[in-house]
Amino acid sequence: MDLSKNEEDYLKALFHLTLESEANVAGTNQLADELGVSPASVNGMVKKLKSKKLVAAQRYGKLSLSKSGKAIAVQLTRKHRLWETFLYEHLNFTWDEVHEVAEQLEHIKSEKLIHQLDNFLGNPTEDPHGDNIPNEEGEFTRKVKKSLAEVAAGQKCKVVSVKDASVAFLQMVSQLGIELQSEIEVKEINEFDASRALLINRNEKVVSLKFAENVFVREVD
Amino acid sequence: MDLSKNEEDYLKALFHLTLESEANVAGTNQLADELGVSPASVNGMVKKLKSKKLVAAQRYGKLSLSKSGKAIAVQLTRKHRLWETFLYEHLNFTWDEVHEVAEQLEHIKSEKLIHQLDNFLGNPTEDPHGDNIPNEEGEFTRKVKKSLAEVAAGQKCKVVSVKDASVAFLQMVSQLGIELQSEIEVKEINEFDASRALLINRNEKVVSLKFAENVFVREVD
DNA sequence: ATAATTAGTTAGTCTTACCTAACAAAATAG
DNA sequence: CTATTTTGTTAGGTAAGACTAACTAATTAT
Repeated sequence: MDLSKNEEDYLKALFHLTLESEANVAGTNQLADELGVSPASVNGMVKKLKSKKLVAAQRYGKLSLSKSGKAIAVQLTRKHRLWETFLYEHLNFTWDEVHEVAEQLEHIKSEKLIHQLDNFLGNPTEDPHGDNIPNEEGEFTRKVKKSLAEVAAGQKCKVVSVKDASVAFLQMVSQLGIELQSEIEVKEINEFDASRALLINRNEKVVSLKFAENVFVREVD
Repeated sequence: MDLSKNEEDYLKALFHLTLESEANVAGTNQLADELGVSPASVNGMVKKLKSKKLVAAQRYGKLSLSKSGKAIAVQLTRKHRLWETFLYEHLNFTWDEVHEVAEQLEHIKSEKLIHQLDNFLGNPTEDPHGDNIPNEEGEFTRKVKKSLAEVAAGQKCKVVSVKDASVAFLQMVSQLGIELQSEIEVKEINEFDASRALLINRNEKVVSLKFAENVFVREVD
């Protein structure tokens, strides 16, 4: 019943790809690309996963996850995000450092471990990148997140999370002095280019619309 | 440079066996037994580890760890025991449950992870079974670590670790130019307020008693 | 509608780490 | 000091998961 690290990685990659498609399917080459592996290798592994009823596909047909395959992928995502949260909140890791290590930690096999870790962290619903953490039953309980771009001028808000766009973005975030729970006031929204003048820790900073869309907040009065 | 999980397991098993022998050696069959593997398999792996200069042995001779092989085994032991401590103290594992999971966690590759975990746990010197946890330098020091506050005037020492108290403390540490292995000389201890004049990288700095208590060191002559 | 391109598959190898069976060297017992 | 038993080694094989090269099916462009 227990899958190898490699099998798990295939399921997770396929899960990510299928989420981005209308019909929840993905191609062999696409998956090969995602995993940094040759299409031939994907073919071999997909055969195995098909025999385990985790992946469904006809010959020359697109790949998709079976119900049980998807459940496994969701649990892996849950583990990954819980570990990221742990590293970020308790071990002084930065946003951009957590992923690589969580990639290893997510493969640790122990029901109890992940259950207790969840409790230890206070059953968080979001990881450091602002992504939703599915619960033990695999449900994504998404509460609607408001982006900084949706906050009206004159309104104050607190930073809840950021979208993990790129290293460049994350660097920008820290250069602006933005951290989790930072209070930000939107002073003005520029009509011309929709850039925002913000008040962060008593400093006035100007950011682009694109930047504002990548910062998630909770409004405060 | 990075070893596989299997290579690491061989080094750890050999380490345990050699500790129990007078001459710090162990036989092929013995190791096979310890790992639950055939003697032939041990032979193959030992050849590889010999070529990596981690294990020393003549043909038909007993096996022993090289200096670097031993260093790796000690670090694995350190990781194992730190994880056990974490599971026991923070995730409600019982003493008999920790081993199996720590067996997996010890193979996670991240310098930062284990360093921060150590700090998070308060630099413990014993795991839940009462076994000694080697420090970052691989030394089994059952002694409580000496703090900078205990170092006499005129004495030199090297920084072994710091107590991860607060962000403010860590910032202070880095502002003073203190890093792991930094050499510090205690120039003078002020009678009035017990503050210390230190020589760090040829710079003289003064720190409070409270600060000195949070920096752990090893004395050097 | 056919040619060109892209996507998927098969076949045959490689590496790692395991196995069993057979054999050689060392150690021990009579 | 030879015979037996134990220990270590070699040879040959298997399974997982990767590769390349060569192939076929499907898609897209002319």
